[in-house]
Amino acid sequence: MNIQLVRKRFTNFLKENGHRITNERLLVLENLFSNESHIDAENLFIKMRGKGLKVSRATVYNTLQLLLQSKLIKRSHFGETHQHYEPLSDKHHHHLICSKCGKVIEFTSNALDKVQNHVCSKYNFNFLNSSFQVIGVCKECSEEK
Amino acid sequence: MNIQLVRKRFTNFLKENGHRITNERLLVLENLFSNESHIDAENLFIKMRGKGLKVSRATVYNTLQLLLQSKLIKRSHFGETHQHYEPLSDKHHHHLICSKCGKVIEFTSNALDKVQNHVCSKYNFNFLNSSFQVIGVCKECSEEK
DNA sequence: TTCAGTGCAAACAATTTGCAGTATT
DNA sequence: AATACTGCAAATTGTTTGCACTGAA
Repeated sequence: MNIQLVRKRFTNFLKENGHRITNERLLVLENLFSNESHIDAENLFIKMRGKGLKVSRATVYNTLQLLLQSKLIKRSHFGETHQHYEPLSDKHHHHLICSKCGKVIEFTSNALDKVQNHVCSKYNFNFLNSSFQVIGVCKECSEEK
Repeated sequence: MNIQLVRKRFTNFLKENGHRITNERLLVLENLFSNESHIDAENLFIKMRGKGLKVSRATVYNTLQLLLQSKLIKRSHFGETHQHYEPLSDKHHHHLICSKCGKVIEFTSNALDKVQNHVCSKYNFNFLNSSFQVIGVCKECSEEK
Protein backbone atom coordinates (compact mmCIF):
# COMPACT_ATOMS: atom_id res chain seq x y z
CA MET A 1 0.00 0.00 0.00
CA ASN A 2 1.22 3.47 -0.90
CA ILE A 3 2.69 5.18 2.13
CA GLN A 4 1.72 8.67 0.97
CA LEU A 5 -1.89 7.59 0.70
CA VAL A 6 -1.80 5.93 4.08
CA ARG A 7 -0.34 9.07 5.64
CA LYS A 8 -3.09 11.14 4.10
CA ARG A 9 -5.78 8.76 5.31
CA PHE A 10 -4.36 8.85 8.80
CA THR A 11 -4.04 12.64 8.98
CA ASN A 12 -7.61 12.94 7.69
CA PHE A 13 -8.77 10.52 10.32
CA LEU A 14 -7.00 12.49 13.03
CA LYS A 15 -8.41 15.80 11.88
CA GLU A 16 -11.94 14.51 11.53
CA ASN A 17 -11.87 13.10 15.01
CA GLY A 18 -10.34 16.10 16.72
CA HIS A 19 -6.93 14.53 17.32
CA ARG A 20 -3.75 16.49 16.72
CA ILE A 21 -1.37 15.57 13.99
CA THR A 22 1.92 15.03 15.74
CA ASN A 23 5.30 14.02 14.50
CA GLU A 24 5.35 11.02 16.83
CA ARG A 25 2.10 9.67 15.42
CA LEU A 26 3.36 9.90 11.87
CA LEU A 27 6.62 8.24 12.88
CA VAL A 28 4.77 5.29 14.39
CA LEU A 29 2.70 4.99 11.23
CA GLU A 30 5.76 5.02 8.99
CA ASN A 31 7.71 2.57 11.05
CA LEU A 32 4.82 0.18 11.25
CA PHE A 33 4.16 0.31 7.51
CA SER A 34 7.81 0.07 6.52
CA ASN A 35 7.96 -3.21 8.40
CA GLU A 36 7.74 -6.32 6.23
CA SER A 37 4.59 -7.60 7.93
CA HIS A 38 3.64 -8.20 11.56
CA ILE A 39 5.21 -6.57 14.56
CA ASP A 40 4.33 -6.18 18.21
CA ALA A 41 4.24 -2.96 20.17
CA GLU A 42 7.43 -3.60 22.12
CA ASN A 43 9.47 -4.42 19.02
CA LEU A 44 8.10 -1.44 17.17
CA PHE A 45 9.18 0.70 20.12
CA ILE A 46 12.65 -0.90 20.14
CA LYS A 47 12.98 -0.51 16.39
CA MET A 48 12.15 3.18 16.61
CA ARG A 49 14.44 3.77 19.56
CA GLY A 50 17.17 1.92 17.69
CA LYS A 51 16.92 4.49 14.92
CA GLY A 52 17.40 7.23 17.49
CA LEU A 53 13.77 8.34 17.36
CA LYS A 54 12.50 9.81 20.60
CA VAL A 55 9.18 8.12 21.24
CA SER A 56 7.84 6.59 24.39
CA ARG A 57 6.19 3.25 24.78
CA ALA A 58 2.99 5.02 25.81
CA THR A 59 2.91 6.96 22.56
CA VAL A 60 3.45 3.81 20.55
CA TYR A 61 0.50 2.15 22.28
CA ASN A 62 -1.62 5.27 21.98
CA THR A 63 -0.91 5.61 18.28
CA LEU A 64 -1.60 1.94 17.63
CA GLN A 65 -5.05 2.48 19.16
CA LEU A 66 -5.67 5.38 16.81
CA LEU A 67 -4.47 3.37 13.83
CA LEU A 68 -6.82 0.58 14.79
CA GLN A 69 -9.71 3.03 15.04
CA SER A 70 -8.85 4.45 11.66
CA LYS A 71 -8.97 0.90 10.22
CA LEU A 72 -5.51 1.31 8.74
CA ILE A 73 -4.11 -1.60 10.71
CA LYS A 74 -5.36 -4.73 12.37
CA ARG A 75 -4.40 -6.61 15.46
CA SER A 76 -3.88 -10.37 15.75
CA HIS A 77 -2.83 -12.95 18.25
CA PHE A 78 -0.52 -15.69 17.14
CA GLY A 79 -0.75 -18.00 20.09
CA GLU A 80 1.69 -15.84 21.99
CA THR A 81 0.56 -13.76 24.89
CA HIS A 82 0.94 -10.40 23.25
CA GLN A 83 -0.64 -8.69 20.27
CA HIS A 84 0.76 -8.23 16.78
CA TYR A 85 -0.15 -5.35 14.50
CA GLU A 86 -0.09 -5.22 10.73
CA PRO A 87 -1.08 -2.85 7.95
CA LEU A 88 -4.56 -3.64 6.76
CA SER A 89 -4.19 -4.07 3.05
CA ASP A 90 -7.22 -3.68 0.83
CA LYS A 91 -7.55 -7.39 0.36
CA HIS A 92 -8.79 -9.15 3.45
CA HIS A 93 -6.45 -11.97 4.31
CA HIS A 94 -5.97 -14.69 6.86
CA HIS A 95 -3.07 -16.54 8.44
CA LEU A 96 -1.36 -19.88 8.42
CA ILE A 97 0.97 -20.05 11.43
CA CYS A 98 3.71 -22.58 12.00
CA SER A 99 3.66 -23.72 15.61
CA LYS A 100 7.34 -24.71 15.48
CA CYS A 101 9.14 -21.79 13.84
CA GLY A 102 6.45 -19.12 14.11
CA LYS A 103 6.43 -18.42 10.38
CA VAL A 104 3.27 -16.66 9.19
CA ILE A 105 1.83 -17.15 5.70
CA GLU A 106 -0.95 -14.87 4.54
CA PHE A 107 -3.68 -16.15 2.28
CA THR A 108 -6.97 -14.98 0.87
CA SER A 109 -10.01 -17.05 0.00
CA ASN A 110 -13.21 -16.18 -1.76
CA ALA A 111 -14.84 -19.32 -0.41
CA LEU A 112 -14.04 -18.12 3.08
CA ASP A 113 -15.60 -14.72 2.41
CA LYS A 114 -18.74 -16.55 1.35
CA VAL A 115 -18.84 -18.59 4.55
CA GLN A 116 -18.49 -15.36 6.44
CA ASN A 117 -21.35 -13.65 4.65
CA HIS A 118 -23.51 -16.68 5.04
CA VAL A 119 -23.00 -17.08 8.74
CA CYS A 120 -23.49 -13.36 9.40
CA SER A 121 -26.81 -13.27 7.62
CA LYS A 122 -27.91 -16.50 9.28
CA TYR A 123 -27.42 -14.99 12.75
CA ASN A 124 -28.32 -11.41 11.80
CA PHE A 125 -24.85 -10.18 12.57
CA ASN A 126 -23.64 -6.87 11.31
CA PHE A 127 -20.19 -7.77 10.04
CA LEU A 128 -17.21 -5.77 11.25
CA ASN A 129 -14.13 -7.89 10.87
CA SER A 130 -12.91 -11.46 10.91
CA SER A 131 -9.81 -13.51 11.31
CA PHE A 132 -9.14 -17.09 10.36
CA GLN A 133 -6.02 -18.61 11.81
CA VAL A 134 -4.78 -22.03 10.95
CA ILE A 135 -2.10 -23.47 13.20
CA GLY A 136 0.06 -26.25 11.85
CA VAL A 137 3.61 -27.30 11.11
CA CYS A 138 5.18 -25.90 7.96
CA LYS A 139 6.87 -27.99 5.30
CA GLU A 140 10.40 -27.15 6.45
CA CYS A 141 9.70 -27.91 10.09
CA SER A 142 7.94 -31.18 9.23
CA GLU A 143 10.94 -32.31 7.21
CA GLU A 144 13.59 -31.79 9.83
CA LYS A 145 13.49 -34.80 12.14
CA MET B 1 -19.69 -34.07 26.31
CA ASN B 2 -20.05 -36.70 29.01
CA ILE B 3 -18.22 -35.62 32.15
CA GLN B 4 -17.39 -39.20 33.22
CA LEU B 5 -15.73 -39.82 29.90
CA VAL B 6 -13.82 -36.57 30.08
CA ARG B 7 -12.60 -37.40 33.57
CA LYS B 8 -11.41 -40.76 32.39
CA ARG B 9 -9.63 -39.28 29.41
CA PHE B 10 -7.92 -36.74 31.63
CA THR B 11 -6.81 -39.24 34.26
CA ASN B 12 -5.49 -41.50 31.48
CA PHE B 13 -3.60 -38.56 30.04
CA LEU B 14 -2.11 -37.74 33.43
CA LYS B 15 -1.06 -41.34 34.09
CA GLU B 16 0.44 -41.83 30.67
CA ASN B 17 2.50 -38.70 31.00
CA GLY B 18 3.75 -39.32 34.51
CA HIS B 19 1.59 -36.67 36.17
CA ARG B 20 -0.15 -37.34 39.41
CA ILE B 21 -3.90 -37.48 39.67
CA THR B 22 -4.79 -34.89 42.26
CA ASN B 23 -8.07 -33.72 43.62
CA GLU B 24 -7.34 -30.13 42.58
CA ARG B 25 -6.80 -31.13 38.95
CA LEU B 26 -10.08 -32.98 38.82
CA LEU B 27 -11.85 -30.05 40.43
CA VAL B 28 -10.53 -27.66 37.81
CA LEU B 29 -11.66 -30.05 35.09
CA GLU B 30 -15.15 -30.36 36.54
CA ASN B 31 -15.61 -26.68 37.10
CA LEU B 32 -14.45 -25.82 33.62
CA PHE B 33 -16.71 -28.39 32.00
CA SER B 34 -19.73 -27.55 34.11
CA ASN B 35 -19.47 -23.99 32.82
CA GLU B 36 -21.89 -23.16 30.01
CA SER B 37 -19.14 -22.31 27.55
CA HIS B 38 -16.11 -20.01 27.71
CA ILE B 39 -14.37 -18.85 30.84
CA ASP B 40 -11.05 -17.24 31.64
CA ALA B 41 -8.58 -18.44 34.24
CA GLU B 42 -9.29 -15.69 36.74
CA ASN B 43 -13.06 -16.24 36.67
CA LEU B 44 -12.63 -19.97 36.92
CA PHE B 45 -10.48 -19.37 40.00
CA ILE B 46 -13.07 -16.99 41.48
CA LYS B 47 -15.89 -19.43 40.72
CA MET B 48 -14.07 -22.25 42.49
CA ARG B 49 -13.13 -20.11 45.46
CA GLY B 50 -16.73 -18.93 45.62
CA LYS B 51 -17.79 -22.54 46.13
CA GLY B 52 -15.37 -22.79 49.01
CA LEU B 53 -12.92 -24.96 47.08
CA LYS B 54 -9.31 -24.55 48.19
CA VAL B 55 -7.35 -24.08 44.98
CA SER B 56 -4.71 -21.55 44.13
CA ARG B 57 -4.46 -19.46 41.02
CA ALA B 58 -1.22 -21.28 40.19
CA THR B 59 -2.95 -24.64 40.24
CA VAL B 60 -5.71 -23.37 38.00
CA TYR B 61 -3.17 -22.16 35.45
CA ASN B 62 -1.10 -25.31 35.75
CA THR B 63 -4.14 -27.54 35.24
CA LEU B 64 -5.33 -25.51 32.26
CA GLN B 65 -1.95 -26.17 30.65
CA LEU B 66 -2.37 -29.89 31.22
CA LEU B 67 -5.90 -29.81 29.84
CA LEU B 68 -4.62 -28.03 26.75
CA GLN B 69 -1.92 -30.65 26.30
CA SER B 70 -4.46 -33.40 26.67
CA LYS B 71 -6.53 -31.74 23.90
CA LEU B 72 -9.59 -31.73 26.11
CA ILE B 73 -9.92 -27.97 25.97
CA LYS B 74 -8.93 -25.15 23.69
CA ARG B 75 -7.86 -21.60 24.25
CA SER B 76 -9.18 -18.55 22.41
CA HIS B 77 -8.84 -14.82 22.39
CA PHE B 78 -11.96 -12.75 22.01
CA GLY B 79 -10.44 -9.38 21.34
CA GLU B 80 -9.77 -8.95 25.01
CA THR B 81 -6.31 -9.07 26.40
CA HIS B 82 -6.65 -12.33 28.24
CA GLN B 83 -7.29 -15.92 27.24
CA HIS B 84 -10.53 -17.87 27.37
CA TYR B 85 -10.77 -21.63 27.73
CA GLU B 86 -13.51 -23.95 26.57
CA PRO B 87 -14.17 -27.67 26.40
CA LEU B 88 -13.14 -29.02 23.03
CA SER B 89 -16.22 -30.74 21.75
CA ASP B 90 -15.91 -33.37 19.09
CA LYS B 91 -17.25 -31.07 16.42
CA HIS B 92 -14.83 -28.35 15.46
CA HIS B 93 -16.56 -24.99 15.72
CA HIS B 94 -15.89 -21.30 15.27
CA HIS B 95 -17.11 -18.07 16.79
CA LEU B 96 -19.25 -15.08 16.02
CA ILE B 97 -18.51 -12.40 18.62
CA CYS B 98 -20.58 -9.30 19.28
CA SER B 99 -18.31 -6.31 19.78
CA LYS B 100 -20.93 -4.47 21.81
CA CYS B 101 -22.25 -6.99 24.33
CA GLY B 102 -19.56 -9.66 24.06
CA LYS B 103 -22.03 -12.42 23.23
CA VAL B 104 -20.42 -15.44 21.59
CA ILE B 105 -22.25 -17.65 19.10
CA GLU B 106 -20.68 -20.93 18.04
CA PHE B 107 -21.08 -22.24 14.54
CA THR B 108 -19.75 -25.03 12.39
CA SER B 109 -19.24 -25.06 8.65
CA ASN B 110 -18.28 -27.79 6.25
CA ALA B 111 -17.37 -25.21 3.63
CA LEU B 112 -14.92 -23.73 6.10
CA ASP B 113 -13.35 -27.11 6.75
CA LYS B 114 -12.84 -27.45 3.04
CA VAL B 115 -11.10 -24.08 2.81
CA GLN B 116 -8.88 -25.19 5.63
CA ASN B 117 -7.90 -28.45 3.97
CA HIS B 118 -7.31 -26.71 0.71
CA VAL B 119 -5.04 -24.01 2.08
CA CYS B 120 -3.06 -26.50 4.18
CA SER B 121 -2.33 -28.73 1.22
CA LYS B 122 -1.50 -25.74 -0.96
CA TYR B 123 1.23 -24.59 1.43
CA ASN B 124 2.24 -28.08 2.60
CA PHE B 125 1.11 -27.37 6.13
CA ASN B 126 0.55 -30.12 8.57
CA PHE B 127 -2.75 -29.11 10.13
CA LEU B 128 -3.01 -28.88 13.91
CA ASN B 129 -5.84 -26.54 14.75
CA SER B 130 -7.71 -23.51 13.51
CA SER B 131 -9.97 -20.76 14.66
CA PHE B 132 -12.24 -18.51 12.69
CA GLN B 133 -13.55 -15.49 14.53
CA VAL B 134 -16.06 -13.11 13.09
CA ILE B 135 -16.49 -9.83 14.92
CA GLY B 136 -19.70 -7.91 14.38
CA VAL B 137 -22.72 -6.42 16.07
CA CYS B 138 -25.48 -8.83 17.01
CA LYS B 139 -29.11 -8.35 16.09
CA GLU B 140 -30.14 -7.13 19.55
CA CYS B 141 -27.32 -4.60 19.81
CA SER B 142 -27.99 -3.30 16.28
CA GLU B 143 -31.63 -2.73 17.12
CA GLU B 144 -31.22 -0.72 20.29
CA LYS B 145 -30.93 3.05 19.65
C1' DT C 1 9.25 -42.63 51.82
C1' DT C 2 9.84 -39.90 47.95
C1' DC C 3 9.41 -36.13 45.08
C1' DA C 4 5.63 -34.04 42.11
C1' DG C 5 2.06 -30.93 43.17
C1' DT C 6 0.20 -27.31 46.09
C1' DG C 7 -0.71 -22.56 48.07
C1' DC C 8 1.03 -18.36 48.64
C1' DA C 9 3.37 -14.24 47.59
C1' DA C 10 6.62 -12.26 44.91
C1' DA C 11 8.23 -11.75 40.07
C1' DC C 12 7.36 -10.92 35.40
C1' DA C 13 5.47 -9.25 30.94
C1' DA C 14 2.30 -6.53 28.33
C1' DT C 15 -0.31 -2.59 28.61
C1' DT C 16 -2.40 1.58 30.80
C1' DT C 17 -2.45 5.63 33.60
C1' DG C 18 -1.11 10.05 36.22
C1' DC C 19 1.35 13.96 35.94
C1' DA C 20 4.31 17.78 34.78
C1' DG C 21 6.31 19.58 30.75
C1' DT C 22 5.89 20.43 25.50
C1' DA C 23 4.03 21.61 21.15
C1' DT C 24 -0.13 21.66 17.79
C1' DT C 25 -3.96 24.32 16.96
C1' DA D 1 -2.84 31.08 24.80
C1' DA D 2 -5.22 26.91 25.57
C1' DT D 3 -5.12 22.25 26.12
C1' DA D 4 -4.17 17.70 23.73
C1' DC D 5 -0.06 15.00 23.42
C1' DT D 6 4.26 13.46 25.13
C1' DG D 7 7.75 11.03 28.01
C1' DC D 8 8.54 8.93 32.03
C1' DA D 9 7.72 6.10 35.86
C1' DA D 10 4.42 4.05 38.58
C1' DA D 11 0.15 1.24 38.48
C1' DT D 12 -2.56 -2.49 36.72
C1' DT D 13 -3.66 -6.86 34.68
C1' DG D 14 -2.82 -11.53 33.32
C1' DT D 15 0.34 -15.15 34.04
C1' DT D 16 4.52 -17.53 35.88
C1' DT D 17 7.90 -18.72 39.31
C1' DG D 18 10.36 -19.86 43.85
C1' DC D 19 9.91 -22.07 47.93
C1' DA D 20 8.51 -24.60 51.97
C1' DC D 21 4.82 -27.73 52.91
C1' DT D 22 1.63 -31.65 51.66
C1' DG D 23 -0.07 -35.79 49.81
C1' DA D 24 -0.23 -39.36 45.67
C1' DA D 25 2.40 -43.12 44.30
